[in-house]
Amino acid sequence: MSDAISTKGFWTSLAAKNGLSQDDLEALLSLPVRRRNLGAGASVARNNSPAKSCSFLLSGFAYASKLLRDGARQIVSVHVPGDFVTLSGVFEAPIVDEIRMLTPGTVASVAAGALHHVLASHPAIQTALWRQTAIDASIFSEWLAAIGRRDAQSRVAHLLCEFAVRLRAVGLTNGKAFDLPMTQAQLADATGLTAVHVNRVLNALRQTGLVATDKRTIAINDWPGLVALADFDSAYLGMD
Amino acid sequence: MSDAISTKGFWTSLAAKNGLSQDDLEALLSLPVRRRNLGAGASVARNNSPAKSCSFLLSGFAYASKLLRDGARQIVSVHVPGDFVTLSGVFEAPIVDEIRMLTPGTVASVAAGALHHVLASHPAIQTALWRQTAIDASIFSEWLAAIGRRDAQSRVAHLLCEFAVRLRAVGLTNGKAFDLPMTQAQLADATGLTAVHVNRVLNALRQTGLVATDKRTIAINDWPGLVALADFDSAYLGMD
DNA sequence: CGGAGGCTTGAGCCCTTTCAATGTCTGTGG
DNA sequence: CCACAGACATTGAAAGGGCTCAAGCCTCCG
Repeated sequence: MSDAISTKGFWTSLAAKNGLSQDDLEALLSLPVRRRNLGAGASVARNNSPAKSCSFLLSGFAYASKLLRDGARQIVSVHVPGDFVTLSGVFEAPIVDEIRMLTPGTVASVAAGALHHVLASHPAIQTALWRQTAIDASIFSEWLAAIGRRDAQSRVAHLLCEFAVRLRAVGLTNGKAFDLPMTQAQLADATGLTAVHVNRVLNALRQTGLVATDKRTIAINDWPGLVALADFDSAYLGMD
Repeated sequence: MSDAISTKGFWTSLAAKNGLSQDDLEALLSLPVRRRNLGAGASVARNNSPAKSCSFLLSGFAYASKLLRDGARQIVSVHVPGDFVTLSGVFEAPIVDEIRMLTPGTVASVAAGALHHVLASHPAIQTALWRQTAIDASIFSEWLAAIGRRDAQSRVAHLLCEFAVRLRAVGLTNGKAFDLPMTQAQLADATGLTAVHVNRVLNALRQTGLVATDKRTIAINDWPGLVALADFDSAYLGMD
């Protein structure tokens, strides 16, 4: 797990991104954290145990999805190392049906009780978490526009653009290529398409010279072209 | 505007729903609020003026939408009286392209600065707002599943179910029927369909005896049937 | 009374799905 | 070292749900 970060690194980064004080940071660092190493496909949230907590990814990728009565699945978010996974889990039962690891990885969790205790005396920390939830909502609404109003090529291209930016932000790209550990069926569940059609779309993107793929590694050969096709503007990711 | 609520009523309701203390409530009531009466179609957010604020609907309906390069529109949320409209507007520039009134109504806003001042000393208030943002995110993700994985009838039925529940919660329904002041074109923009197809879907819902419509008034004649068609479960709305 | 926005309906097309089969890769066990 | 299984990727053919285009109608309002 060469790309793993530490709990301390996670909190430090959060503090830096939100301009938290040294006192705030120390409060975060003092929180009791439980680490778990999970395998690919493992469930991150324990549905039956109603213990509320807030968890984040130290390494590995995860996704959250909703299941429909007819068995269809919609992946509503994908989480990369350094992301919160269940942030609003502090409040109530998870709004999604399942949260699973895409790859092996490490999840850290803080019990809601301990967190609330810290938040009560550190408003700036709560603002930081609130802001993160707002960014999550922003990403949801961007996906909504993508799935509701873009065609298949545009949707897939948009997803690739988003991950290119997010992975670059956490240093998980060596210049041109990055790892997107999702099967085509999972990409389909994230874009509201079928696996067969995702395959054809990726084929088209390859033949147009926009991207190249090798296993689960994506190389973007024509960034401006992909951005244009996706109508992509990274503002909704709430970075810098 | 017989169904208008007051700013005081709004804060009191927020306090009640989140178990805020009397002290918290008084802090909310002391916030300087600007009220604006807007006509149908009026823009709620002033895109050019970067003044950050938090606003909510005292009366009337509004929607937030994203615009795509090709002119397509995706409505990502619809707001009913008593709802926050720009809650995450406290943080940065709005993530949506436009927020407009569906009907004439009154919008109240609190400047971000004044709000932050109160939040710094009232953690429970901030928690309440954060929780509301989490609910907004929950609704986004439910819409994501609807648009990504449900067929047209199911999507429209889902939207109708959601509004039936939300409007009942704020007392904007006289038993069986409620007002949904959206044109079919707007319903289409909210469900990721075309206006023509929404028309046909509504026709089908009428002919199946699930709903009856009169102008913009919707009467649900077969609630269990509509819920079944929509695969609807109101848990994601974060009520009770 | 005229115009504009919204609703309705029909016909044909097309993007995406469905169904089905084949190919590829990887790990496993004989 | 090969046979085998399972998961994933790929491809073709055909069907279909929703879209596009287009016309007609209704209703409200100035």
